[in-house]
Amino acid sequence: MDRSRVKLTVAGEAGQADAETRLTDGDHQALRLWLRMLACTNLIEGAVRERLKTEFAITLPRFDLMAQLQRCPAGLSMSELSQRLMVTGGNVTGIVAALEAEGLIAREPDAADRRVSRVRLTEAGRTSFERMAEAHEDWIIDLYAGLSAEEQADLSKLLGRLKAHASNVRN
Amino acid sequence: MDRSRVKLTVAGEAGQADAETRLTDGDHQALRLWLRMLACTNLIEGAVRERLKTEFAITLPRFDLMAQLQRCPAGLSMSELSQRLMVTGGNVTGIVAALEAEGLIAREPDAADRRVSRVRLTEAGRTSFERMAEAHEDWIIDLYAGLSAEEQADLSKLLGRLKAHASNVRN
DNA sequence: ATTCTATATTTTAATCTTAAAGCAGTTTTT
DNA sequence: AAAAACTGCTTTAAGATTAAAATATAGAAT
Repeated sequence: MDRSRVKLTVAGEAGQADAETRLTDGDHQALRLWLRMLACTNLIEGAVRERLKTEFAITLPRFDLMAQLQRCPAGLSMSELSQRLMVTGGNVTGIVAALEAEGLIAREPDAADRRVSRVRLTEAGRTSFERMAEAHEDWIIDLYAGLSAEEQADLSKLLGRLKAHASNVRN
Repeated sequence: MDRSRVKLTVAGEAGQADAETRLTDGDHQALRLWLRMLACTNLIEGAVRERLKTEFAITLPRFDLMAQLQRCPAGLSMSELSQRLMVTGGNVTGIVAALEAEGLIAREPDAADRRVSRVRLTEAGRTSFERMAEAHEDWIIDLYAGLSAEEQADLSKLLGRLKAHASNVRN
């Protein structure tokens, strides 16, 4: 039993366990696929988190929030950030507070609606983000360089179909 | 600018934003692919978390830990759990404490090495896990049902290649 | 035997995350 | 206008997660 795990562990030079470790021979194809997909995503996301931390001393959630702001020089409200980042409002409150304390973003009250905070990158934030974004894109390109452009297109198409279907199942 | 986001938002009936929302027309293929992959994974993982919570009142980390124990009736040490789940030891300490408090797992001191705790499923834990695992596998099968068996095999192959490459880049 | 080194586990501080409750301000109903 | 309903945001409690420090035990070297 559990031969798959042993085989995988021995196969890779690194011998690093991952989500696929959970597999058993009797498991369904879709379950195996899901665990492999999860392992891939965690691998890449972990690499990105680690490099953001060591090279730029920033976390992924803060980077993601800055990425949204960069696209909207006019600024975004807390609600808009919450929607775009797919996280709850309370979460945005915390991350915005941290980035504000670091001087990377600034908030100002909205003129029309006193409930609303308008958030935008500071000059320091914009400069900082541009450097990080460039490095970030390079990391992703390198991480995906094991697949040809055509394979990447195939993968994208399959994931697009998967996403379309899974979105409907959810409801 | 940011046409991709608008197009996607309008296209889906749900109009739900996701990681792909971050895209800009100028972004590299690999970056687009990465964000799509992240969106897919988050979609499926979110669905699983939600159903585990509503139908079984359990969290995904606890479910994952129980899954490891089910494969090893003899039990696992904290370190072994830490390696197999790919998380730090401190994390395992917390999850094990919670599951033990719920009576789903039990710990006993190792006879040979007094530093080691041996963790295993209780009878209640095993019964409970078996029900959950069956439902879990069905959810995954449904979520991936948008892809044919052949497409699933293609996707698995591409992800395998991606994983093999990305594992090496990491170092 | 004693000292040094390594391993197993827990604790602590920090960050992220959510759901739910609460507050403040806006809009709609009556 | 007053009441009701809604919206934007923050706070709180709970959980997950990591890295680093602290403990306890085991094994190795002298």
